[in-house]
Amino acid sequence: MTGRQLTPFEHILLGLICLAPASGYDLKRIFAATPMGLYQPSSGALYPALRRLELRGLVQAQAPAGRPGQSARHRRVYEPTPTGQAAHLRWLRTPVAPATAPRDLGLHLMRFVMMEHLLPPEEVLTFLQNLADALTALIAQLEQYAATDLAERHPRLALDHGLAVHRASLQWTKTTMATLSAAPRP
Amino acid sequence: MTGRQLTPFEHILLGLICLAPASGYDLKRIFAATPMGLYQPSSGALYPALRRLELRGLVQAQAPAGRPGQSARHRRVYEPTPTGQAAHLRWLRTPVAPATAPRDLGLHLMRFVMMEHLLPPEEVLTFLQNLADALTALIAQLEQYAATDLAERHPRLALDHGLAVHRASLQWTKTTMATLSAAPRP
DNA sequence: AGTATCATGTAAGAGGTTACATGATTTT
DNA sequence: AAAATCATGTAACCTCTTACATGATACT
Repeated sequence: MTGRQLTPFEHILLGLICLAPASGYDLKRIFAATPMGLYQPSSGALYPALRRLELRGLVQAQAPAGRPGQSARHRRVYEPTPTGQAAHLRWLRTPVAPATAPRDLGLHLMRFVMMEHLLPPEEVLTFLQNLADALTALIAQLEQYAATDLAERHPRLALDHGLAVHRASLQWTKTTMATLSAAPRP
Repeated sequence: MTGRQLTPFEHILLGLICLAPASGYDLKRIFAATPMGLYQPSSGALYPALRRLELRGLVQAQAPAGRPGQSARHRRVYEPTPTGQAAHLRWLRTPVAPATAPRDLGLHLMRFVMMEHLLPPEEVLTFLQNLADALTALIAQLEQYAATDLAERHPRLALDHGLAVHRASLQWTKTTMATLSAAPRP
């Protein structure tokens, strides 16, 4: 009844707004400044996406503080609604789909970052374990593929690249689980 | 005069057709069967893309072999035109853009695979060296970022993931350069 | 006063996904 | 004869990119 589900981009915007109220321009600067800024959303993607979130009642523009009519200076600062916060939490808790884990790895990392103050440590560890399982399955599948087809040289080498990268990811999940288990919360 | 440049998807289709003539359905099976099949193009993306390549004169449908009117069985098998082969070679030779290298890593790997029988070994090595340089620069940039911002825990851990993965990629380029240098061509 | 930055938005055009349509060929 | 697979395509819908438009505010 709330329409189709949100796009990854919309989920990320919602998540950033849940982290701290922000205007479109603020969000632009965030994308530009952080290392996730490999993707630089255009105005034509950003502002309509924010309006869609607003239409769904997930975020709302803050009422201008101070005396009304003062000077909102054309800024629309969005904050999450209760519905929006609930939707964000649901997104954070979405299980890792093993089939699409490699494609969505970047997205899962974003979720991991946003979990920090919203999910209890044990849920974060479960998430990491699910991610590790998905990566393990993927690696096994690639190893199996490597055993069969081997006609040409470059495909084999490219496959080695995939294996190396996913093993590094898997190693990271293990190290991170250990780190978080060792020192739960300051 | 030939219009806007091809999309990555179009480049890959053209490359696969240069590897061996294929129909749309063949290409679908290729995507489904190989580990690059994380992306499964839909009919609505595939067939129009092939028509665009045909309109540009980069590929053409093979004339039905055997006696005409026999039974082409509704299959359109595409083969590259000379123009198409030239365009494919130009794509393979496109330099690695350091700024977008991480985002385009998968694409560069596809290019690497397709270079095998079309570019001389020294050009392949140059390509790998450029890729290594881009990754080195990216890693340095991430390390620098890691040195400054460190307020929260999860962002730092996510940054570690990026570093680990890109270091694995870099390591692969080096190993691969060594492998290809050691045994140039059977 | 003039320039740079802040800040939001729209219009045109392209491409992708989902879902459906259609028919030929092969298998059961 | 029916069902599965081969094989290509179209229509509706959505989102993105590029490029442009517009104005307010801050700096020099």
